[in-house]
Amino acid sequence: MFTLDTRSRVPIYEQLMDQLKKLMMRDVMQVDEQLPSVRSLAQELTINPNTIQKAYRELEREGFIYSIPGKGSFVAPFQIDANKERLEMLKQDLEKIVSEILFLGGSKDELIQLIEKVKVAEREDKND
Amino acid sequence: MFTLDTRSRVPIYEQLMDQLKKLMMRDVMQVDEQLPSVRSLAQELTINPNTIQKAYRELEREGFIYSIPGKGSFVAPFQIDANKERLEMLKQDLEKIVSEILFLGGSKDELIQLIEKVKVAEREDKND
Amino acid sequence: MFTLDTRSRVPIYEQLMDQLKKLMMRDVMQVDEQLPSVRSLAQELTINPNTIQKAYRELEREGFIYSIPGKGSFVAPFQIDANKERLEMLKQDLEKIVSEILFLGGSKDELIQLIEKVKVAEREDKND
Amino acid sequence: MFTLDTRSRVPIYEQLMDQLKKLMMRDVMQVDEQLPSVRSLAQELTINPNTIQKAYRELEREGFIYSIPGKGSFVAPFQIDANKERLEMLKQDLEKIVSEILFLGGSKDELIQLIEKVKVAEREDKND
DNA sequence: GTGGTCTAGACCACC
DNA sequence: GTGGTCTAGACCACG
Repeated sequence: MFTLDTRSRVPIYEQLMDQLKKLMMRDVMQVDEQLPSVRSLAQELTINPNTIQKAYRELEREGFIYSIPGKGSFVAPFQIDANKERLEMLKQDLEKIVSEILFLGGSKDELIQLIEKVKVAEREDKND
Repeated sequence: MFTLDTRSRVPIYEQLMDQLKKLMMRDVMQVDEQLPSVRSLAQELTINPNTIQKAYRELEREGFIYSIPGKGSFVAPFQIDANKERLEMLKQDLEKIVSEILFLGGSKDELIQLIEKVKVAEREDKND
Repeated sequence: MFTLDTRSRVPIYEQLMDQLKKLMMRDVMQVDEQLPSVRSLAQELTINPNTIQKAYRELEREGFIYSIPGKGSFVAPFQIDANKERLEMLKQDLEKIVSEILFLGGSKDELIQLIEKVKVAEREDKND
Repeated sequence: MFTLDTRSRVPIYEQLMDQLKKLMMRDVMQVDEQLPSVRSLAQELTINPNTIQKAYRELEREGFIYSIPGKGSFVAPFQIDANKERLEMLKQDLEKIVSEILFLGGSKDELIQLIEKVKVAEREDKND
């Protein structure tokens, strides 16, 4: 279900975050759906529960999931307010990467096609 | 000449790399032009020479510069082969970021405009 | 009658305590009035009876209600002695929060207005 | 230097956060001053380095300090924007506590005096 | 020497 | 059963 490379310099918890984000972005996991428990996922992936917990904690900080002690972790509804700051950061990263791609021989058309191709789930805007 | 923020979480060697890349991408530094020596730059920026050396080493690994032992480091000519691998990596990063931006409420039009806006120096393929 | 958010990080028993306190503080529930039974409230709110019981137990410990085995739980009369300890604790919490608000840019006037605005039921000291 | 009660139900990392906040709020520790290193503080207090790290991580999340890998942790300059959300939360907490204090026999005058008494360091507003 | 990541365990509060 | 806290270690990247 998840592909982790323990030899990569990308921290395991980040790899896990990326893959969980993908599941949510592609609507494989939907709002309020429960994520695997910290312990069960740790056992399944044979990594330490603390590492899972770190991934979940960070996903919660970024507004992707919410955790309730004693109940579990769940996909969070869309909260546009919480995302503004992060959106700005991501756009800056994007610009840096685009610059480098163009410099290394990539074309703008190619990048625009890449963007058009991307599909993500659409979420209702719930502000509570 | 360079602006380094020692309070940033971004490693100093990475900040230096980014700024050197910018100079090359905007044609402020041109092919075969010599970069400042490790020692002089270290003194000017009052940072550890090892940090400069790490930045240069990484830039060389990414194909941006080449070093001649005993002579110095120089801006590398465009080498399409050396860039293929890195280009692929960058495109993957791009896709990840684009997905997240769209998921967090950004629009494709917005991103395409951002791409259109980016300007980089154009380089001939080994012909100058 | 009660609004419980099972998605909140605040434990359910604590949410229940807060709302019962409010009812007592606003005189909606008056001294010696009987609270709903553990079982009926659990059924009405579709939550675990143990959770209700924990809320009642804590309210009793804090001096807000008293329980008579076999008869039920009731709003406690004002007992200045039982409250001294808790009052001190609350004042300490208050000071901590006020300090942080001021440090983060809040003004004293703003806080004083907030205090003036608060309304609670007034209780005689054991005289009704 | 720090007083920790390992038997308290308040987590150690929170006790530590509170005391560090106090030092910063009373200007005992000033902007950009370095905090004790994770390891040294862990040794001094004979608690686990991870617990210190958790306290520092949370203080960073709340905007009180910033940490630079390889260099240390430092008192953060004032950033009014990052605090708005937290300020609202704190005011809600304040209102709840004030209500309870008044209900338990405290007077508004008493609380206003308590507020007037509080002293915190004033910080310049630096938005970068 | 610094903070950050990770493991292999333990105990607690909540439901 | 769940997530959260905490300990006692190890290893890595940075400067």
